[in-house]
Amino acid sequence: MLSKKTKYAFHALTYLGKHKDQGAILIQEISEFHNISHKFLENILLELKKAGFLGSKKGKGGGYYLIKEPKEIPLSRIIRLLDGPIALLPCVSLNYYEPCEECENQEQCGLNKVMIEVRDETLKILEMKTLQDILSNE
Amino acid sequence: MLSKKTKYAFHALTYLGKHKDQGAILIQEISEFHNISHKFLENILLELKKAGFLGSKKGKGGGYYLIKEPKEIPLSRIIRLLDGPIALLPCVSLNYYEPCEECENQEQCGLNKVMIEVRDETLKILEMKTLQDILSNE
DNA sequence: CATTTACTCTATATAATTTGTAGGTTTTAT
DNA sequence: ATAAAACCTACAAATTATATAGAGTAAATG
Repeated sequence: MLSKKTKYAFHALTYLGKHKDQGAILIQEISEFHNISHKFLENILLELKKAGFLGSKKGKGGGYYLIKEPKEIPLSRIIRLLDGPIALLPCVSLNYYEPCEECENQEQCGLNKVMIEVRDETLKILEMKTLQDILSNE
Repeated sequence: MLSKKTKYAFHALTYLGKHKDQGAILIQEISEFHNISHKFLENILLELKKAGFLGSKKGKGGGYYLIKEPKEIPLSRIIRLLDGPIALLPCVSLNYYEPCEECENQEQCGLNKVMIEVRDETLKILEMKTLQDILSNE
């Protein structure tokens, strides 16, 4: 399951995508619309900004806005940014690889090999689906 | 990512699958082989038994053994049993459905609709792959 | 039939992670 | 100048995951 952080990120991105041509949007507007704690959302939007998805304007009249095309934001990137690995095991993660503690030899671990296939299939769909798909469904 | 519980469950099932014709296997044998806490594994095996995957024998010469064919144990069932939902959102879970707190109307939520597609694609692979596939890779 | 073995069950303790909060700093428009 | 709003760091609270404890039950065996 997605963490709330990631779920909120998707809600915020969707909101910003829908109001793309209205300039900077207040955190508060999004947090009120989606019933998300203002401060919690603040942290999330900041992360999205640092990762290059959002731009912001400080001071009066400030706020956040999308700086990427919705179709250029696959679900996989948002999930990885906020939730971490998509793979089901650390030893098959592309972006967050770690060997499994309890495994002597990952080369001869049948679980490892199967989970690589699962990862690849999961990635197919998560890389294909983008913010645009979410927007199109609303 | 899978919890340790689920990962250990897969290791244990694999071990039991490999030693299918050796009768009851001690918890201890599995926990030592895979460096898993004996007591923790005990709980896991008990859950797997209650769910109908394993049989057990008490007393001297006792232990656990597989009572299902490895090809009849899809990854999805083990993950659901020990980790819960496979879906990325509660509102699209088939087995653990709950409405999202922050959503007024799930019918017009674009995220909901996309996540249904993601769930279906994920399930395809997790229902197709079974314990047999893990065993075949070792 | 007593003893040992090993699974069963429930409860609790510990650790880790997630979620949320606080409070000050910086920037900008007016 | 002042007010508004993002920025930043650190911490607090809540939840979940991991692990442990200990008494109970059933079976085998001599």
